[in-house]
Amino acid sequence: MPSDAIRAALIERLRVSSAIADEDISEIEALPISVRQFSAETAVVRDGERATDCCLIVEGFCARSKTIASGKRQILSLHIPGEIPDLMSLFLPVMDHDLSTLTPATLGFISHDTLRKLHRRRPVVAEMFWRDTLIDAAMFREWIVNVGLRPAPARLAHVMIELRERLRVIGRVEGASFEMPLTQEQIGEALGITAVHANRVIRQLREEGIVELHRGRVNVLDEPKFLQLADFDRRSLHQSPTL
Amino acid sequence: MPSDAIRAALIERLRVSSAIADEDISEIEALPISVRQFSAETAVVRDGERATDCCLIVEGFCARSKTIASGKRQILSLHIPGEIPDLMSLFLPVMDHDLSTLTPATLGFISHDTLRKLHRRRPVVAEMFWRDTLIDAAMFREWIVNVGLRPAPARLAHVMIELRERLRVIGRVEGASFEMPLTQEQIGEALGITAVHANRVIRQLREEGIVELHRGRVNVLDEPKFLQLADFDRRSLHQSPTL
DNA sequence: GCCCGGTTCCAACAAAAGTTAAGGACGCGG
DNA sequence: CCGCGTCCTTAACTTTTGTTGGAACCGGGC
Repeated sequence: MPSDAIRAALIERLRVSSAIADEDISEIEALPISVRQFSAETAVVRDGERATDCCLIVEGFCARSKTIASGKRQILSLHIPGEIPDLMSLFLPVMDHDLSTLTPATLGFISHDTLRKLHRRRPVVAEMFWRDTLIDAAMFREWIVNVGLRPAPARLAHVMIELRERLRVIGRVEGASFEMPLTQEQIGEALGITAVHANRVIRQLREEGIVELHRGRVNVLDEPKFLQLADFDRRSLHQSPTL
Repeated sequence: MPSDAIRAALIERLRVSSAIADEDISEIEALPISVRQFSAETAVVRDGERATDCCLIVEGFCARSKTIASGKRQILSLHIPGEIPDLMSLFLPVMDHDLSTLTPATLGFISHDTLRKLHRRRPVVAEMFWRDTLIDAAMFREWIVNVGLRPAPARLAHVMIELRERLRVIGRVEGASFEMPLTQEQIGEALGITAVHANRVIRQLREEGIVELHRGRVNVLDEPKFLQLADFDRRSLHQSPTL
């Protein structure tokens, strides 16, 4: 894979959320990145570990999660190519959650040292990455609301639309359909419900002709109903530098 | 109120979570802060507004929350003296949630401009504040887990202990008792349950002799049971510079 | 082609949480 | 000291979600 293809999605995404100068782009293009392949369902960094690198998703899907004493797992966020899901480890190096792949994935690792040096050289880039971690936090706020006060069908629709709108930025939505490679077990973990209930909810949305989910792919049947059910606020994605 | 008293809690808290040099402390002590009084239950910044200052809590309790279309409200976090709950507005100036007081409060406002200039002058301070916003995000992750997969009694115990351990740092825990000035309605909004159910849960914990809650004050009756129920992991508070 | 493991799907029952409604305690202002 | 409003409290009932257990499906490896 050519070097710029590795960085393409990242830069595309940063452009969408921050105003960014050409010189800063060249700095990012010059960043040394070491690329590794991961298979599906593999831990990248674990809760409690001390991270020394940040991880750029080049290809594939990842998720962050926490496991509590009872053994139950909560998925905190889903991640797609161009994102750096553990940027927070730069200044909070001991992980308080797991980062793992959902699908086979290509990941690029950038060392904390490199990033810190870049920040000292270019404060504007630091602010851009800072902003990126703040958007990450904003999505957690949204996730709290989703899990805390929406009924299960709305939760599912909301996570689907959030994912879709992020996939759209990197050109991965095909008409009414897009990828969401989670098992029903994992969907339950994301929504704070059991896998059985996740199955009920998926069936219900299918029977109501709103959306169907088959083999890790979402197919929207009735967009207006879908949007209304999800109660989605586009602002929460912070996909605009002016906000 | 003398100027250093305003900054005391902030510096105390920063010391706990980051290693911090004396020169940087003097910079923070020199920060121009304009102080204002707020009564209880008042909005400080609203969802959708553009912030131009960050807000330091000098005295009193605050909460951040989001309200969805159906009118239901989710509390995202509780805040105590020494914290800057809207630090995120520095690089995400359009608020995506509300910040409001729970009790009468004294708040100090620091302009974004001032903070940005300080950051350019002292990158280490910038990194310290960045770290602060990352800890904020870490607490959101913990909140997701709480709301997503713990049963209601454990949720309540968990929020209580999280609050207590933060109050402890600023010397506000008296033996087995500490302040938690929320109505049962607000407790419900924090836990993602109804006020009626919040009442049921509070009663249950009282009847089991674990903890009682009366007029905004928590009184722990059985500490071991309380800790076990809450399933609390001290690491999530990030109260150590080495982590 | 066929077995095997993981998913998906489903039904019956149990538990947790939401809803509605109403009385009681308490603090504040007249 | 009384009246009013807010919060707390409780009960009865409904709905949502969890639990258990099992059958059908599907893809990959032998």
